[in-house]
Amino acid sequence: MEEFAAVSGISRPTLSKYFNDPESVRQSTREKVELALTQYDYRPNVFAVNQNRRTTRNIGVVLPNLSDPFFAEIGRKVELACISAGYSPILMSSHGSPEQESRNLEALRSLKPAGVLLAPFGRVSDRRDIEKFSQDVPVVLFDANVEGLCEAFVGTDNFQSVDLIVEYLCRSGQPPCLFEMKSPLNPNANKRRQAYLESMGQHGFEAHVYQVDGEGWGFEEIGRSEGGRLLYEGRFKTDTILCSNDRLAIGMLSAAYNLGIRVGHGDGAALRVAGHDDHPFSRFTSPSLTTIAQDYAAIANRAASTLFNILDTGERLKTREETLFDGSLVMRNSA
Amino acid sequence: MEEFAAVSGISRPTLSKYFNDPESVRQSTREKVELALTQYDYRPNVFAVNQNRRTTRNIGVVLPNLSDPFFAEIGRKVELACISAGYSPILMSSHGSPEQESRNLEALRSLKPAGVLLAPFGRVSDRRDIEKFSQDVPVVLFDANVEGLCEAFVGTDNFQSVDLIVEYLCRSGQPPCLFEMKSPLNPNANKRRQAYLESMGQHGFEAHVYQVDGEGWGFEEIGRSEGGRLLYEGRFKTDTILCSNDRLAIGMLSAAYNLGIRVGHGDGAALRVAGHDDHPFSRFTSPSLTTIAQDYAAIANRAASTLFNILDTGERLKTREETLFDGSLVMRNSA
DNA sequence: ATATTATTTTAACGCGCGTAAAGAAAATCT
DNA sequence: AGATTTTCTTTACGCGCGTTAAAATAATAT
Repeated sequence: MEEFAAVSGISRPTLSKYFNDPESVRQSTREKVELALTQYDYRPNVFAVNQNRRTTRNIGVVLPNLSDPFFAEIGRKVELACISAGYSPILMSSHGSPEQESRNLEALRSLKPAGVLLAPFGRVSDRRDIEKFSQDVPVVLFDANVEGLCEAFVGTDNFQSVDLIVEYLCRSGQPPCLFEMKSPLNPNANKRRQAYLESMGQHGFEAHVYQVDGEGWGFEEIGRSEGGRLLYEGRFKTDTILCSNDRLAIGMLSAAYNLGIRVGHGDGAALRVAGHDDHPFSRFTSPSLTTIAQDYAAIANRAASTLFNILDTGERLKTREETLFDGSLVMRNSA
Repeated sequence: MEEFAAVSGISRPTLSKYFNDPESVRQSTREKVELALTQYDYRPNVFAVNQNRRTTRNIGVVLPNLSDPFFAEIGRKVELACISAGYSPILMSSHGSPEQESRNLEALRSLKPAGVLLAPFGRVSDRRDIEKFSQDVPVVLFDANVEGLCEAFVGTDNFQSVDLIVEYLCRSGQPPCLFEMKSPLNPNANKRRQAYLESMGQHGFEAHVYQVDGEGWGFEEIGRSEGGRLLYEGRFKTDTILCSNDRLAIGMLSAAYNLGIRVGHGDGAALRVAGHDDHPFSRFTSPSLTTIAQDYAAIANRAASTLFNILDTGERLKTREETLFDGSLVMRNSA
């Protein structure tokens, strides 16, 4: 930087100012710097810069599982939001393990991020680790909530979205059974069950919840094996199955196909299957999957802008914010 | 660190040595440090550490598109390999854009990575940017090759893998047509076409290549719309379609289902469809997809270990290495 | 116990930049 | 033109640690 100051004819402190914020120097000097920049190709050393700054422009983005296209997609939107706001996103996947989530936060700590956008595991997350971390760094949660922690939460209104699809299913055929995992990792699953029970009550139908065993993140496999078993044994009380999420539904469709059960809402169909999330693959299943689309873009943008506001004002939120977006019904061929 | 030196009774330079490599200090001192560490919870500042080191422990991992579960999966394996070797992986997705790929490399430059694992776009990548970057930082390519660039390439032997599935398809029914995109972004697609032509020749069958239009990364959509059109118009010369990759095949299956065409190898099936890559979802399609499994784990590990070797010895490879792993046939129900 | 070797301590410099203070220069105002 | 304000230059210190060289100490060998 000293050398660059010499050749550009600008003093080092002024250059320092320029690199912190080009707008903070007079236009004539700015132009001089930018001219020299094209000729000498100098760039500040990130590590030296961040060493003395109390706040970096790094934003940690922590997702539970990048192998899930849902998170890959929402992660991408969050990254783009960061970039366009002038921050540097650092993407981290917890690879399906809450321990890794805690480790990721620890690793982030040393990168001195200005803030963190976290899609936590939820109930399985280590509350204390998240709480401790969020005391030091502003954190905005999205997708899954951890009650009472961090600055804000942005997600989908499961009560609205589930009611929407339950209403549709009841109106267009037999009322739905709910198919889900026995001990869901995700708090949204619990919300959706409550919403299902509530909604069925409101429409005056009897609720039927089917909970199956299964560990880990192989939702499709669980949906296929356990859903297939229930189908084979004829256990579902109605011909309509609402799956707690699309990945289970994808497995269920696979099982139905293998059993020779025709799925759909047309003539000759023996089963209706619906999901939730509008998973990127749900439009390519056979038949294509009727589901609820979450507003990925809105969630990602709101989470990001909430964090940026906190960073800009430099002060934490007085009260924790919760923002829920509506889901929308995506009618396809499976129900 | 000064303070920690005071309370732990160890001099600062010795502590510095310890944090660089705990094995480099006498066992008795190591124990003293580790004892103090449990009590005072000190950790070196990453930025200050990396400022003076010419080489950090950062490994850049650049993938073309995280929304593709294939890359998400191989990226995960690469990350784990880095972590277990004591490096810090930094994952970056190019979001389907070669320009972003170049930007990612630029961004990485400032993080002074010890090395980079790059799954490039291939022909669409900016050769010069990659070449320039790889002069400064050791880069190992994987999945897609860029001829002659970087230290090494690790991927799948498309000639072996395609021959394997062509041979199987020819043996078990009508010889396959090839279904692919007209201007594939990926060099593997070109290799696969050559391999298909070669293999069909060897088995004494006439080759039929169907190339369709389509832009971007929506392979499933292209497979469905264009594949559906070809099916509807009855253009395929045989009843067996080998898709250039699983994502096209997933679209093709969706199209066949919508057209009421029964896919499979059993009685009553009118069409066989096969893919390539063993995409995470290919086992849940209807019917499940017969395909070629790439040895993700081997590719990821070899790419990583090749890079680590270069870093350990501190010298670039004399000759560029190319390692190709065999694919294996995964027989499911679609062909 | 003495000589030899392996480690650690002390002291000091440097990395590349942020930042603060004081004076100089340029731009703007009266 | 002189007074005032804005911006820049000069000077100097500090961030948290790597690294080196010489001196001191501890461990091992003779």
